[in-house]
Amino acid sequence: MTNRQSSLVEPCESGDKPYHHGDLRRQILDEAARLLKEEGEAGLSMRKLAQNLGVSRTAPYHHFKDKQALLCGVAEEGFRRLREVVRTPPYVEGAEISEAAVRLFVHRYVQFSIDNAEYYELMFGARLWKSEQLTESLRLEAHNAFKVYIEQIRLWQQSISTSTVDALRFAQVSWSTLHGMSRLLIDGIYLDATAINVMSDTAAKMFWQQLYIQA
Amino acid sequence: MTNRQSSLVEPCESGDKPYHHGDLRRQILDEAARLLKEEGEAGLSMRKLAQNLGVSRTAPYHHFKDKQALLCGVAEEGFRRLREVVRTPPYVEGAEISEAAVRLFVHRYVQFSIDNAEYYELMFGARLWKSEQLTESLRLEAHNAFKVYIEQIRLWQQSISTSTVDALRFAQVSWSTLHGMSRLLIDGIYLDATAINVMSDTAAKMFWQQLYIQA
DNA sequence: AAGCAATCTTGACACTGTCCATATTGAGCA
DNA sequence: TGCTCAATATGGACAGTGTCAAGATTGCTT
Repeated sequence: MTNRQSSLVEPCESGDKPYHHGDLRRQILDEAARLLKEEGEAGLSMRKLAQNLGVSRTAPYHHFKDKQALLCGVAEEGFRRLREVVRTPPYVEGAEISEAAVRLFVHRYVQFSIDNAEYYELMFGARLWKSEQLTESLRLEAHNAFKVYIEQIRLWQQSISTSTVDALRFAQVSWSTLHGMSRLLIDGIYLDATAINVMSDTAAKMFWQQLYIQA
Repeated sequence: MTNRQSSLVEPCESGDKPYHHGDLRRQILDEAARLLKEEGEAGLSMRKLAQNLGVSRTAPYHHFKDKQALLCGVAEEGFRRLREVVRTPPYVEGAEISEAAVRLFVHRYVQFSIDNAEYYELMFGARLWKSEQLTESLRLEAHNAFKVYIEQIRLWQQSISTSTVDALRFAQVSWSTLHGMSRLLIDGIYLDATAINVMSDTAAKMFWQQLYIQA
């Protein structure tokens, strides 16, 4: 029942149970991601989540309409992170894209999916996308991420004056390759972690050659 | 309470509740796949499954140790089907592989994943592969499927005398592409069904050119 | 100070996977 | 034929789940 002022000081001091908690939504998102990472999808329940945060079972429902909505929130954050990875290539405007740059790009994407597997699975899982209950903000964030990806490919393609590849189609297929590799790895089908680099390099070389191919 | 003889007649006559049912395991697998297809993963529960088949909730547990084991059984069947698709290319032994053959192969794979989405999701989902409870028979069936795939690629590569591609690496990456396209489609991220053919063709052309590339 | 909206809590309900003891059955052996 | 035994099916029970409805608490605004 101890009560403390909170508007001025940082509300996140830990200790006794506070009044209104103040920072829940944020902590829910983080704890959800943590649970997903540690125990997998089966280990994430609304009740356990609430208990771990020291609030009642239904408290989270004032910040997320649904479990679904919560997962959408987590995925949304994943897309924001991914966008930064995709958008920050070592690509100098005007200069011709190099094979090394493509290789680095591939490595970054795959590495992101591994480092953020909890997020990645949600971001591109049927759980959310086949549910007809996608948060509008998530749909926006996802659409945006793909737009950034296409824009990136278009820059590559335009930097090579002789390239005849259709940028959109190439974007779709190359993304499929990246996505496929990532899923096979994080879903536990490709266990050989040392194969990651070899596969990434092979994929990068394929992309690179594809960009130069003439019709 | 009506009771009937059963040893001589076909036990699967429908009508009143029979003695020992006799054909359960098979029907469980089918009904599970049906439920997955109609209502998605969330719509499949052991209890509903049993109820739909007219048996008690725990009856399925005499044929599958677990829900997990049941899903493994379904996935296993999926792998058997996939193997047939992969193994039956229009490829004439000895003749050089044609671009059209590659294209057809890609189409077949993607089409399989769409037509058997319920199976595909299980076959390559984290649900099973990250669970440490994979049925041994499933692990075998899966391993076999990938072996058949590699063998196929190797045939292609050997049919082109000038090809310098590393067959194993190319198999890994091309499979990633196929898997990525399939997942993006069946998970509902690529909604545009008309894009399937275009993407498949683009991927096929990429594979084809890759097979011919010189180091 | 009063009121209101946001936030949190408790209780309840239907549903889930799965263990247990029990009942039914079919097949193999005397 | 009759008896036994393992395979199969059943209902009860338990802990766990998502989520709704009603009530309590709190902080902000007027």
